[in-house]
Amino acid sequence: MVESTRRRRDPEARRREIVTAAAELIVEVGVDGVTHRMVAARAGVPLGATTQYFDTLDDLRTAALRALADEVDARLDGVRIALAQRGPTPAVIADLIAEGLDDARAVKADRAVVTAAVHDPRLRKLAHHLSEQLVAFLEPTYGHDRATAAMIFIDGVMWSTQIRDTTLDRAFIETVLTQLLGMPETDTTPGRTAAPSAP
Amino acid sequence: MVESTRRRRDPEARRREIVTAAAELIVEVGVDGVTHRMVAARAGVPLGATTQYFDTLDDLRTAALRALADEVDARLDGVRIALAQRGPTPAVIADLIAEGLDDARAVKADRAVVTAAVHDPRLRKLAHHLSEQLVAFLEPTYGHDRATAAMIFIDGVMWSTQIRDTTLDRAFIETVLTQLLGMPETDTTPGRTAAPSAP
Amino acid sequence: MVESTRRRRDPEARRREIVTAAAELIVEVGVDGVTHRMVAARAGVPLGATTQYFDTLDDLRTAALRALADEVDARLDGVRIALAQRGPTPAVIADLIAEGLDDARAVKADRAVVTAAVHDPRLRKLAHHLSEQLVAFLEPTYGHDRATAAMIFIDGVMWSTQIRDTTLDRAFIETVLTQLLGMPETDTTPGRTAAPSAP
Amino acid sequence: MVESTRRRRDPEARRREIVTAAAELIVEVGVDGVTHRMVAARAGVPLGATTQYFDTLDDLRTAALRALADEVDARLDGVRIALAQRGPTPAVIADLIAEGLDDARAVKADRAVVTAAVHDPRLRKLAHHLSEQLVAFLEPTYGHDRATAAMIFIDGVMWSTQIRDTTLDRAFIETVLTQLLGMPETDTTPGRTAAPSAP
DNA sequence: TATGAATGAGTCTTCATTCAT
DNA sequence: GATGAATGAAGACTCATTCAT
Repeated sequence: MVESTRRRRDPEARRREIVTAAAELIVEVGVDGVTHRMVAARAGVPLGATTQYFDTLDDLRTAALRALADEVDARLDGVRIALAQRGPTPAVIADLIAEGLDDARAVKADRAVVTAAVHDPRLRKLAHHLSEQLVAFLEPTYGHDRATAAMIFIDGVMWSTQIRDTTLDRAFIETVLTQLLGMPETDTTPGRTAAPSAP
Repeated sequence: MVESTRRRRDPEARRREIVTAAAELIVEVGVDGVTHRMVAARAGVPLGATTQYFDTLDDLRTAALRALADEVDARLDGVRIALAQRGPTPAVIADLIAEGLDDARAVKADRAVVTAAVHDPRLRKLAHHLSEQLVAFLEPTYGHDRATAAMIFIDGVMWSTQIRDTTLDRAFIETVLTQLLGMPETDTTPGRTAAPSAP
Repeated sequence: MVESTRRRRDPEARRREIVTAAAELIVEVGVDGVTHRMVAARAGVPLGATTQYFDTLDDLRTAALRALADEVDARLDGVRIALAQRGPTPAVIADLIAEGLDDARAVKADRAVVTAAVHDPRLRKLAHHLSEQLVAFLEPTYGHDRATAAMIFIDGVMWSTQIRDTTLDRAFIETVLTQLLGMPETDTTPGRTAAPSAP
Repeated sequence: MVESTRRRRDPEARRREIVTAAAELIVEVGVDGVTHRMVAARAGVPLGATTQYFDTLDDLRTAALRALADEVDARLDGVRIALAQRGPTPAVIADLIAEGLDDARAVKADRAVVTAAVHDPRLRKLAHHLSEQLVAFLEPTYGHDRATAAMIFIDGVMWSTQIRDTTLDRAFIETVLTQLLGMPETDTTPGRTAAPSAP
């Protein structure tokens, strides 16, 4: 009867809705732009709900950022699997990246975490984690330095996409990755640097 | 001493002070973090001064961002000159970048402009300009694609520095740049892409 | 007594209090004179309450003006009823007006709406409505033109009262209204103008 | 040589310019809307000039209102002369009023003074004066009461014009004035009331 | 004297947060 | 537990007024 006066009966779900709304908003207007009211409106929950589930706006923001990071994580996991299946060649990586770039939301989510980390040391770890994962995938095959170089370049690609209206060419990305990674080393010596051998 | 209640009488200087304070703050707390009050306090001027010189906080922010961009520009000009004098080799570039990275302030200024551009389309042009300048310096020697690849990598390096506590190794940077740019072509034919031609 | 720090919990009433306070102040200091702070003080509510109930000071002003207009409306309704009961003769009208003039508050409320309408086109309709109502009451008996003339004269009387310290004489008003309206036409032909027909 | 660095050399003229600009603005945006800055801009004088010639914004406003009143006065003087020349018949008065109503500026100036007087007792005298002048012109011919009635009606006409988009019909005005004033008494007995003589 | 920079009081408005219901 | 009213701190911005130059 009075059934729907009080809202749904699933705290977990509600919490999730709120976090999701906050995450969306962070991506759209930036971390500093988010307010309780905006989140409540977006999530379709009463204002009070946003403060009930999170002691502080900052807590909510952090949770949202974490959700964003999880999203990126999930995508990275997809990358990991694809690399395992199709082999970690520059061509495959370029494919995966190009795919990722096509999903504006993915790019924004990723960059949002990094941007937020700039002024909030507590988020650094989160941001690190993401980049390091990519390095971890490539390191066994290409060694630490080449993997790092690739990761940094890919980072740059993400920013470029975020700031510019145009998306970088898949072919271009593959070319560069090939230069950076070289051919997958058959007899990997995951040493510090896989120095370009002398002519 | 002679300092009466009423302050100085040098609009130009005052305006500069305010912009400088705002720029510092943007670097420290982010574009969205700055307030009139903070700027006034930092600049050592009364609150009213910040609104007298800039109709709008947004105007002030823009001016500050522009100042930051100018700073980067100046540094880039230094790079341009150095490249002209010492030659645009990966080693030289790596030197210059490593120098730049040592100046935390420079890195932050640069990144601040880019970050601000994420949510403010009007700043995009500014952010573009900076990256494109680097491309412009390298393009004649290495062709457009390689120059772009280097620029994107360097962008990634800047972010990496900004987010992490450690600075990337100069040697590493040189190595990667060498991979990306190849040897400077002796008889440069500044075509679209300077494919490594056969001897 | 039980009055804790946090105040009452009756939005409807609070809203009404705020509007009432604003209306009072408009009457006292004019539309442009009212501020959130004044309203809050007068209503005995915290500053924030005035902005919680009205998105904008302008909204608040409009609501207050509307309240004032409603007040006038109510009074006019009293006039309508009295005219119906006692007959719309100049003497009765003069009685009613003289009564109204005695209530300084009523005069001020009425004039406030008109004054506000001068610089705010959106309030014109409101101001019109009030005058037209009076015309509507008298028109069936006296025709449009005479009714309009009476209304305009009464408008003038209101202003005169508002500006001067003295109130106009009831007898004077009746005399003038008699001149303007003539005797109530026995065989009313509510045409455009009820010209005094020949005997 | 340095001639025009310092502006004109005619304090009187400048003062007049400022007052005129203020008067215009009062008419446009209301007394409370006027600011030093607006006046300076409108008058084309530096900000400092507005405070140099008038100790206080209120002084400036008062001067402007007085100027507005002088304007009305001048117009009234025209009326006086016309009435003397053409005779103070309802037809002539209606002519003059209709002319006045066509000049929106004149109506607004007149109403501005009255409106300002509502909340500023010091301006009451000014507002009175204007109405009383009209009464003074008509009184010798029609007696005090009829003259007053006409004045009040005309006041109502002014407001009606100010608030509405349409201007009242000249014929209507003449008809009403005829009702109010009756025929000019040949053997004027400027008694309290010029009672309508028997048919 | 004339100008416009300087200052701070005061305005509207937004929100995090608290808490009565 | 859930909701949204309540509050006040803080922010952007406007201006009258003062006063150095």
